[in-house]
Formats: sequence, structure tokens, C-alpha cells
Amino acid sequence: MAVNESAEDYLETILILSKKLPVVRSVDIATEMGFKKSSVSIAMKNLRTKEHIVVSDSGYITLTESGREIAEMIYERHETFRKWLISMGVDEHVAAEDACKMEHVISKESFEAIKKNITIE
Amino acid sequence: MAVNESAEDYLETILILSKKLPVVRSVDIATEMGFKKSSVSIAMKNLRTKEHIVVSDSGYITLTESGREIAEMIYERHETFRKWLISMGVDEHVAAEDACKMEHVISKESFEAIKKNITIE
DNA sequence: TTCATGTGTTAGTTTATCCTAACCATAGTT
DNA sequence: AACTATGGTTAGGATAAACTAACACATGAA
Repeated sequence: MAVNESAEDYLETILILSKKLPVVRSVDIATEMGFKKSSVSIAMKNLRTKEHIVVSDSGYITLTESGREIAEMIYERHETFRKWLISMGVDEHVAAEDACKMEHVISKESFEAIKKNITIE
Repeated sequence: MAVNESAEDYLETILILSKKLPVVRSVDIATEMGFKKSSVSIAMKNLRTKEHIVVSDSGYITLTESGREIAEMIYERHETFRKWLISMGVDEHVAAEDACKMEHVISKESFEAIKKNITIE
């Protein structure tokens, strides 16, 4: 179940894209993340072998149970940190960037403690 | 002046060690961080060429002005996050670990906002 | 003096991610 | 049918940061 930071980012991006696109393809991920399609291709191969995603014959990517779990965990952290920082007056762009990094490095225990203790707005 | 995460960790460790040891050597850093001495040797070479440290003939390491600045910034963040997490009930060990990661990834702007808004204790 | 220990360095390896470049397949257009 | 664009894959390169292994050097003890 353990994944590295890079894989977490890809999974989160797939989740976000699946909210706004009818289907998610490698090239969509590459565009969104600003990576080359070759990099995404290899990352998808890894996620596939770890069974965090399934890829259809047409190249449509969907999260598996485990992939979705990771993606949603990361996404929740992202949104929590981002909104919290913004509510304290941090620039929106900076807040999103910092949230994007903090979301990966924090333990479950610390995140739960923070979530319980902070007030947004 | 920009340094990467790894270099920041080394500088912070040198600062911490200099508070509790009469002199700081490569091997002390290796022991503290759990790295091999060869890794530390190379890291010290980099810090030396960037003039963040000075190494005496006997191998004693001291921070330069710029090195100390970085180390103290990181250390302040570390202590702020660590104490804050502990004050919210997070296990001491986990708090230290998470602080050690958060300290590197956050922007100055976000850190100042957090520092202003959190209450420790 | 010889030998073990402690410290530091160097060379070369590993792993993780990114990259460029080249290629293949499909589908739509002329 | 031939061309072109789109999307995916593969091979190979770059970089960063750790590693192992081997060696140099100094010092203190047998």
C-alpha cells in the first residue's frame, strides 16, 4: 500500500481530472502536471503493476479501490491545507503550492490532529 | 543562497550538533543522521564549495554566515512545528519526524502565517 | 616497530524521476 | 491510397542522493 510521493501526485491528479473530464488519458495527465508523455507512460506502468489504476484498451485510466483511497487521502489533505493557508491570508497560488508539498510528508496522526485543531475561516 | 532539502538537513544537523558537542566532525554528522560517512563526505564537499561551511585542517566543521542563516531558519521551523504538533497530542517521535519534513517544503509566506496563527500549549 | 582503530576520501553502483528522441498504431482528411 | 496529427511506448541520458568497497592517513597500544 505504501507509495512514493511521485505516485501519490499522479493518483491525485487522476482523481482531480476524473472530476472534470469524461475520461482520463495519459496525455491529459501530462498536460495537467506539465510532464512529458513518456514520463507519464512510465509512471502509469508502475501504477498499473501496483494495481492502483486500470487502463482500458482505448487508454482510459480509472482508479482501483486502492488507488482511489490514496488519491482521496492526498486530495483531502491538499484541500485542508490549501484552504487553511488561504484563510490565514496566504496568497492562493502559494497556498496551493505549499499544500501540494505538505500533503505528502505528513503522517496520518499529525494530519488528524491538525484537522481537529485548525479552524478555516 | 538557494539550497536543496538535503543540504538544509545537513546544515540543521551541524547547528544542532554544535550546540551539544565541543566540535563537529563528519563522523558525528553521519552518526546523528544515520548516513554512511562517504555520503557525508560528499555532502560536506558540496556545502564547502557553496561556502555554507568551513572545515579546519583537523576536520572540524563550522557554519559560515550563510550556512548559519539557513540552519537557523530551518531549525526555527522544525521547533515550531514539532512543539505545535506535540501540544495537539501528537506522539513526540512522530511530531519530530513530521516537523523534519514540513520544515523543508513550506514557503516563507506560509510559515509566517502559521506562526502567527497557531498557539502552542 | 607493527598493527588495529578511527576518520576521511574516492570510485563506482543503485534508485527514483525526470528528460529527449525515435518509433508504432490509429484515425481522419485530402 | 497517402499524409498528418494524436497518443502511447521504448531506449537511452541526466541528476540527485543515498550506498558499498577500497584505500590513505594518523594515532595509540602491543
